[in-house]
Amino acid sequence: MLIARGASPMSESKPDTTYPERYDPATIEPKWQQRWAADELYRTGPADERTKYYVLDFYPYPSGEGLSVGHCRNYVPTDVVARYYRMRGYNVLHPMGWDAFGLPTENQAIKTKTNPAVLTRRYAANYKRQMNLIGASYDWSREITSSEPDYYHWTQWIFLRLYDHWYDLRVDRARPIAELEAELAVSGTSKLELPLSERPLSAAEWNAYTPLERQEYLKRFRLAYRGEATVNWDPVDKTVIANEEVDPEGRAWRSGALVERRVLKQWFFRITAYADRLDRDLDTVDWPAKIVTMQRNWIGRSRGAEVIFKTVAAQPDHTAAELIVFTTRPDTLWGATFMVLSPEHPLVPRLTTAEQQERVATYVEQAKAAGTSVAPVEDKEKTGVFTGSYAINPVNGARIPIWVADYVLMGYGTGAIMAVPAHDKRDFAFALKYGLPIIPVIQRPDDAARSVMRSGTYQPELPTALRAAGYGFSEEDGQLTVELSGGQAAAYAELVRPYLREGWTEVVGSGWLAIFPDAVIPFDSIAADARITDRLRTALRLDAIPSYMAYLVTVPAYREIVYHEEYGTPINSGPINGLPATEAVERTIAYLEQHGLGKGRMNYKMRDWLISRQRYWGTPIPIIHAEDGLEVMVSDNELPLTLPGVENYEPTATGESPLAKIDEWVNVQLPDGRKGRRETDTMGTFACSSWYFLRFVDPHNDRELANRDELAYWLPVDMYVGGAEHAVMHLLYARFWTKFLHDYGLLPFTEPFRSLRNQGLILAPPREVDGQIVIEKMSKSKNNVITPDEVVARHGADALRGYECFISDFEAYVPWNTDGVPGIRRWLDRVWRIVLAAEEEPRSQMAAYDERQLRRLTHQTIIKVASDIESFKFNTMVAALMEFTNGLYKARDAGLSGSAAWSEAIETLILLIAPVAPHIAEELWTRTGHSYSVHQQRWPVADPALAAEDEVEIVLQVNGKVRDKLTVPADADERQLRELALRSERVQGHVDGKTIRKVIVVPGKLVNVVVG
RNA sequence: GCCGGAGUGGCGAAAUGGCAAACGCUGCGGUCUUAAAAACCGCUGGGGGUAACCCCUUACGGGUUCGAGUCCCGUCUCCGGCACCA
Repeated sequence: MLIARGASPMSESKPDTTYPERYDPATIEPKWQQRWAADELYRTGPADERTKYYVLDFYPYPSGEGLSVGHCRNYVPTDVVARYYRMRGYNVLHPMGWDAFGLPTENQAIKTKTNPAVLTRRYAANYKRQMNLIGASYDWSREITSSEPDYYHWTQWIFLRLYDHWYDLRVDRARPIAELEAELAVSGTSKLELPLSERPLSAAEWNAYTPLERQEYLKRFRLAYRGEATVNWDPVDKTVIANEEVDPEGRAWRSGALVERRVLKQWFFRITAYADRLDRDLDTVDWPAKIVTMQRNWIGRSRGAEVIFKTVAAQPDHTAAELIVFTTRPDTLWGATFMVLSPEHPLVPRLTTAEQQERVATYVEQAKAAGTSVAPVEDKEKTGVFTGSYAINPVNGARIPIWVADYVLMGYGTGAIMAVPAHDKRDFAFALKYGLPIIPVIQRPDDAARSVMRSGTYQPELPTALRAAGYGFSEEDGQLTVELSGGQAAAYAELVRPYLREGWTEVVGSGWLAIFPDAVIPFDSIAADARITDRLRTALRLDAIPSYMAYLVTVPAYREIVYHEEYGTPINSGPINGLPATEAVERTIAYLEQHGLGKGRMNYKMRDWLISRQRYWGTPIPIIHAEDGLEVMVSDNELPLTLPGVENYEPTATGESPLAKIDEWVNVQLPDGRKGRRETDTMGTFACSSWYFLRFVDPHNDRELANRDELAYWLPVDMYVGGAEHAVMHLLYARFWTKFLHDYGLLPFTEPFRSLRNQGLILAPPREVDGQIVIEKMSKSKNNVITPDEVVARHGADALRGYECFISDFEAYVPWNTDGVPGIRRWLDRVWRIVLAAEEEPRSQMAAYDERQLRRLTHQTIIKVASDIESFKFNTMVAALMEFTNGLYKARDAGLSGSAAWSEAIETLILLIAPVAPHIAEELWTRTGHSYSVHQQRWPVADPALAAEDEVEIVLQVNGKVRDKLTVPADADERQLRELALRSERVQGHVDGKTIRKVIVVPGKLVNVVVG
């Protein structure tokens, strides 16, 4: 019986000083926390000769609600890691800061009429209190707050560097914009390798430009630029947001409002310039495969070609134009039977003929109107109108119509496509709807083909002839459906043609043929399509057959086989006919480049990063718009450009930030006398979080972003841990800025986060609703949030930490179990008693356990705990510590307490629990006569010889089933094991006179006797 | 639709191709106690057998292997992401 001093009525009635104090976390935890803080135990010094380890949590956005036990799933394991690496002798950086700008706080500020800075400090202080409560070992001397001027000074500084740079694809890095200006003055864009769709600029044109024209032109290159774009406007938060912040249903990520499309002038970062490196370098990081895939999907890199289509003059007074399309399937170019322009495409007016004028104008208007709401597109039926003009397919000279349709997006590729309806679902649907020709140009990879002989169209002898020739077919109501392969098409046509009485048949799928009694017409071109369709119209006495394919899709037997979009051998494609699928694309690109018809190109789905927010609570953008229209960078020595204090934070309804109304802040006079207005948009918070991990290495530097030597020493981050919800946005932006600052010369590395891990979500405890078990996310609105405060008050911080680790695999989503923490608490109680009161405990029985076994367990546990921490298996780390504790009880019962092995085991136990349970470890360390602090001790060194087993249990199997077990020396060899196994009575019983075919011996593991 | 990931006891879960269910929770039985709590001991996937023991079991169906939760093929379910991206 263990009784606390004066804590309960019991202890007063039965004081007993022979028993030690009970484990009381409420006393020891605050005591040690204060001591550690006073001693600055976790303060990290500057770079030194030790190996560094930088372990970082995603810095949180402090909200008024405080932390839940779910958030602690992030902070506890990283703290275990930090403490472990400190004990291993690494120089550990484990900092924390606040992602403090942003809308929720600003909205709260408006509601409560409180300065957002005041709210932010209050919320952050509460987070910090909770983090200290759970024993997190952050170096608080490095705390940063992104909304403080000493921080956003450098956010602005990076903005200006981006503004002042462009990306040179030739050398694959950013360069100063002045170098581009110099080049343009000498050689224009001739050496820049612009895509075909970018209009080239000559040096003469550039030199003739006015300053304003030059500014406009350079916007195409700057890594930070202000451009007009259709953007997502959030009507609730009254600001624009990035594409990444809009969910698939068109709702804003934060506010949940349906976003509207608006055309506004906005600031962007040209992240697309880095698309290729952002994709490529994913190969070099140790990240969850899922995150890597999500980033790759988001970047959406695809190899293809730009192809030039010449148009036929739409009107006698028009000149022919060139339409540039982007395609990932140049191998299907010969099958391009029409073209489609996005309604916003600049050439639409010019390519529209007089008679189509009105219909096109109406359609474009409609499309624009529909575009203001981001309605889910889903399987919306495709619509479009003919412009009246034609283009020439550059490879086969076919004259093909140009349409306008809203299924082509201006934002991807060039805003114009070549339509290959035979091998693209969207084009297929569109062609069928509008009666456009569909010509197959890729062989079906399965080579399948089908032919329907309609009832009454053939002579009765045909089935016999087919059978004789070996064709498989089915017959129903006089209709024969013949299955064949492409290679058989010609022979098949010759066979059946004489039997055709009237009408026709065809080979559909592979080997496409139209078979008439008097002719076999290969279905290989628009001209052939016209000929076949013409004959069908006559035969069917129908005028309404727009194309051969439009007829074929009405035949049920053909439905499956008329369309495919797989890569395959090109057919009907001139010079590339018959090429292997794998070569077709590259050979076509080579062909296009050779003949000046196009050019290979990489294309990306990713768009530039929209950074403008029309709100107050963000980093001011350090640009001044001079009265002559020119943009002027705020000079570095005027940074930080601080937010003005304002009375009213309300956003305006006009799409302008509240800053626009503060005349004394907005209006400035430039040194050269010009007047100007400050940019009033602020930066979204993803700007702040794109570089904060750099600031931690030197957080108080007011001369530069951070000292270069410190950056070179500490970075990249060795272990970065946070939620998977930032998979795309934050992690992509941070990688982009890192690469830019690398190009700029500040960072000697190109990836910021070497290893990344995502903790799984902790859900609310299951509850029963109408007999159904429901598991929900923790949320204030559902009133099911469990806070670390309440858990620590009941069971202590160490028990909370232990359960956070033990609850499940680190990455798994799992409901909180309120019975889990007491389980850990019981274990800590057992640790407490075995360390302090081994002798006083009642012995249940005499167990068989010797010193050798105890030492083995001790050293095995050292190895197991270390490797589990390093591989993020915190649950099995705790399990190993529990088993170690259980082993100690067994050793105690065997009378080992007091032995040398015992002392070693107890000391090791305290050291091994120090990362997960730092408070009890410190208390026990002190109480067992060691000197403060346990957290400055070296991690115990395991002796592999001591950890090795000298006896192992061998499993004896007969035909793979366990029949007996044997304990043998660990080094027993194959021959010995084989003999022992065959001598086993139980094995012999199961062999039972059958022939032994084989004996598999795995030393140290098993023997399997195969009989039969 | 496309791309990922995951399905193991009542629950959270373990398991380099080699004893499935370690560790813990819950539940049941017991010791101690006037009693309870705490602590300690035992049992706790399913079925059969008096018992020794036997059979079945890692979502489902196949396969590879002496041996599969683990590898391969197919199916189902759940979760996450993307989605008119040419």
